Amino acid sequence: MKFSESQAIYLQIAKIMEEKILRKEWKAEERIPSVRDLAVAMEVNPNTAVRAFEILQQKEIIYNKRGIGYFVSENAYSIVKKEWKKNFKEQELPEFFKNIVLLDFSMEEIDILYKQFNVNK
Amino acid sequence: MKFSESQAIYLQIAKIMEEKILRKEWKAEERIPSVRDLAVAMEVNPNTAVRAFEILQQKEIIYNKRGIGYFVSENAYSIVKKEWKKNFKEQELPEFFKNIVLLDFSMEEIDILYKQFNVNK
DNA sequence: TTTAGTGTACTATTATATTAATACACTACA
DNA sequence: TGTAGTGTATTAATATAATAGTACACTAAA
Repeated sequence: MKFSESQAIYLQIAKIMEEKILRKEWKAEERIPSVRDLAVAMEVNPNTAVRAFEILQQKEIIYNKRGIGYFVSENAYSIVKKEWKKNFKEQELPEFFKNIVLLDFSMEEIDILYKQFNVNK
Repeated sequence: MKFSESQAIYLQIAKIMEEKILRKEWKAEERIPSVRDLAVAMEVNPNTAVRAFEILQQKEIIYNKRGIGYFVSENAYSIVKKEWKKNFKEQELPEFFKNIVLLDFSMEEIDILYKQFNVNK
């Protein structure tokens, strides 16, 4: 898998994992892939994958059963959604609006592009 | 100055410099602050600031006059704008639309928030 | 000519990121 | 009871990021 060079790989993996929870590909109380399996899937070293797991565990999005694996916590979805919403409103949205102005876009254009986006997905 | 921990400081500084050009705070053929001055202003080591200058010089956004300093190139504005637009359409916008769907926002809400943004700036 | 301010080029040190290779206790299951 | 699959811990090596300090050639101006 190709990763962005401007951010640490384990942070990008953590984000991918959180998105799986948001998309309900990983549901509450379900077991998620093992550290080793995810490392293979992401084509990274197991130690790098571990760092992503540790972040999610620390935020109580996943938890561990000894000798078995990691599981999605009961409140995982709401925890992730709350954090992403906060980040979206406080970080991404102001940055997005700033760029619209700086780069001479209009909300009408954005609206048209959004409709195209919804058609093509 | 406070920097994000998820990206290298010199990359964040390069972005800040490009934004000054987009905002026409730094105009074509004008001299920009010296490496040492910018390092002081950003509260970083001069060597870190140098890396940001090198990026912009390599993209021909700024150029150097020996013993004098760095200057904004004639085409700086169009170079930066072109790159930012490309990044906006290909990277930020798809990410933004994805988040709208995942986080249950609507374009109507975004539009309202955008109007508020324009009032408060 | 002297001086202060340029960019540039070093060396060194510290911290983090990433990969690599083991090792070990625990659990489920044949 | 083995055995394979869990997470976890450890040591090592390499690369990058960031800071620190020093030195040097160039330019403008006193």
